[in-house]
Amino acid sequence: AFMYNALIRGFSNSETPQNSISTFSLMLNNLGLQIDSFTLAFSLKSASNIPCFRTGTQLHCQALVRGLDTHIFVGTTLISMYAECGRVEFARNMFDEIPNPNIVTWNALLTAFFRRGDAEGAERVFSLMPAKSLTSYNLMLGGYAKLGEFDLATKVFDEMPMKDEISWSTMILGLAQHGCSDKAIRYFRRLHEASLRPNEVSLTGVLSACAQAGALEFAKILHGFIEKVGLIWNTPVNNALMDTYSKCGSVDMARLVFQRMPGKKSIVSWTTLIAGLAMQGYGEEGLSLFHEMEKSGLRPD
RNA sequence: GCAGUCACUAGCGGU
Repeated sequence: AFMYNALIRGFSNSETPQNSISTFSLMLNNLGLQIDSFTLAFSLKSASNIPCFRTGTQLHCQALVRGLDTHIFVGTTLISMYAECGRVEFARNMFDEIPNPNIVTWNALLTAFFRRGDAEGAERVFSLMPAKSLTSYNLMLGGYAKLGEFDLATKVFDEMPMKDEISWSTMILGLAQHGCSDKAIRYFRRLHEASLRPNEVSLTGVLSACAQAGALEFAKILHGFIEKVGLIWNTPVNNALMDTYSKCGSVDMARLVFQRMPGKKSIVSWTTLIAGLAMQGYGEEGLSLFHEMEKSGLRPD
């Protein structure tokens, strides 16, 4: 069972979480292996990642008959699963079933309220929490930022007892996604001045801000930084860099980044460059790149 | 008998 649990867990974070569910039913129906709390937690995570409410409910039943539904890990994953499947009421009822919720369980409930954009519900949960972790603050920050409530987000950011790289990248990304590119760049500078190392997510955020603002010079500085710290191996960062160069009108640099990408090119890498070429009037080159992509074995989405 | 799986938060492309 240990081995199968590892398999299910591996699939749950893959592109094809359905494989976890197949493995689960293989274990249960064909091999007659014992299902434990790990099996259920990992399988439920797959149900969230698909997401599939039906599968999630069936797994809930399997947990129920074994008395594992209120197991702290399984119960917490059930809350997340219902939230991901858009059933916040189910998530909430599940929370009430768990006898000794811990911080992670409370955080899962917070996430559930923000999933449907219910900031007031989340605030109630936050105020009821017997203890809060950094993740709890990051959740409030991210929830407000996603809703564009930057006064509230800034208040959380300024008042939280500590900050980690997630706090910073959440803020930068939230600002960038709401078109506040100047502020996003300002937070990125603050992060850098605080001698904290910007991570890959802050970089995609600030790059997207540069793309909006047409800040080509700053993008070049960021490019240098990315090479220096070795983030050139990170595909999403490279993709964001290409997109920024394209949108700033420097499709030559975008092409160069693409050609020199050391890491694996994803479907997004190709699409970003093709769109950039098309946008700048290099339609033919874009088309031939499209055919090259098909030859390389990737299928367009 | 013991140990081993560890649940909640942020990211890129017509979006």
